[in-house]
Amino acid sequence: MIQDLPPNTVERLSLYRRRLLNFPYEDEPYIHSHKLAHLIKINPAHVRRDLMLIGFTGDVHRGYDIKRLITKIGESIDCEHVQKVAFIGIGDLGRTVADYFNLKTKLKIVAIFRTSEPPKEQFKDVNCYHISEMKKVLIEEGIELVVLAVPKLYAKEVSETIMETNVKGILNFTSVHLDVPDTIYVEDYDIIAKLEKLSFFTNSL
Amino acid sequence: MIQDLPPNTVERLSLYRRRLLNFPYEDEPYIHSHKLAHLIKINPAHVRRDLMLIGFTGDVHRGYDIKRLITKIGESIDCEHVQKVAFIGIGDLGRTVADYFNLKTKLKIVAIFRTSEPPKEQFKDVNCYHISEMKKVLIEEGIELVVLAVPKLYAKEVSETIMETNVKGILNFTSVHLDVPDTIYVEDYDIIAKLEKLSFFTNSL
DNA sequence: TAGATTGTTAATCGATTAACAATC
DNA sequence: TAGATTGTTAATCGATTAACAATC
Repeated sequence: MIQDLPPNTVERLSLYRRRLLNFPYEDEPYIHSHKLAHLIKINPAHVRRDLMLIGFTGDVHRGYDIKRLITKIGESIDCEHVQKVAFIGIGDLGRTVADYFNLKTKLKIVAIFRTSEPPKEQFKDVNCYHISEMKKVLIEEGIELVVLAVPKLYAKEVSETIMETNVKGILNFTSVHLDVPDTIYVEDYDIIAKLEKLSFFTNSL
Repeated sequence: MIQDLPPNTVERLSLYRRRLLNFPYEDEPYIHSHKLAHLIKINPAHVRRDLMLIGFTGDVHRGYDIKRLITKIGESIDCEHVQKVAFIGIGDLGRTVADYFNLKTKLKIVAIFRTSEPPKEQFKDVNCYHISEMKKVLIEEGIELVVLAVPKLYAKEVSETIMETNVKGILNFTSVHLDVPDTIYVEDYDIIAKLEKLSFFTNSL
């Protein structure tokens, strides 16, 4: 991993890699900055600058070697060991991303927790538990990252339980402010704020 | 609505309002910039600047009148009519935000679509449909905003169907790039990119 | 009054884009 | 070669934070 990458660059590197993994690079092994830029709708200069930051160089004529770039991005942003991930009460959203996980990434979904209904298998290799088993499973599996999207009512209690485990990062979809120590990295996503923003901009065109 | 508000300011205004609606303003009708800033973890100067942009003034001694501020934020970022919202295949995440909707906002959840399982009632006043009925319902209900979180497999087809309706804004949780015309406002959220970012920063502390 | 807060401008910070010499 | 692309610096743009006069 490279220290001191700007947060947005890390996000984009993740995007570059996912796009490239879906790219027919067996047939077309090189890609130019403007084409890669187009795939994620940014400026070509941006691509070149990001790749410069991870010290990846291309060929003036052919562009960037896709296979090598995929590897390089891995070396730049993946951590050394496999990190386990749990989805907590996120339902369909889990299924949305499941096809990518457990395949080409250092992240691995190992558990899904539900607040309602008797748990049932959703995808192969991923166990589904009732939320009451969360603490035990988080600890036993050594889960480090969680996606948290439980109803507001549960948020505080669940986040306090999370603090008693080895979880180091929370992607927080609840609109509740999580009062966790500095050692846990929280990335908030406020869906309502985004919807109201969406509402604003769809009405000002 | 006010034109030319920076996107981030719009998001923050939405956050201010939600925090204030949960604030005991019957007992404590005024709030200072530093307290409001603390509630959403930003700088007090930021609050004052945002409120300046919507032309809201406070009292040097007492701070900001909460009730008036809630109203003013509504005038600044809400559109004139009620906009309907559908959740498409988002499962629990819908329930997460449902308690706020249909209450204090100009946004109203009116439909939930599922790609799997026979539809069943999830919350009162919100109908749940199978995805095959989506187009019909979107049109009949005049739905303008959707939250899209279907499995990758469905994403292209569903987004093409959406284009045949009156939908003006899409909050896109699929990692698929939606090829929609300029008249539709798309806000992408890439959960995998966020997780990989989370992974990066939890490992570089 | 003294002290604290607002409103607003200026400074800082970070992220994006432009520009262009170097390269093949 | 001529033309196109890379790597990199500088310029621009936007968002955040600092600073402080005005106010009560």
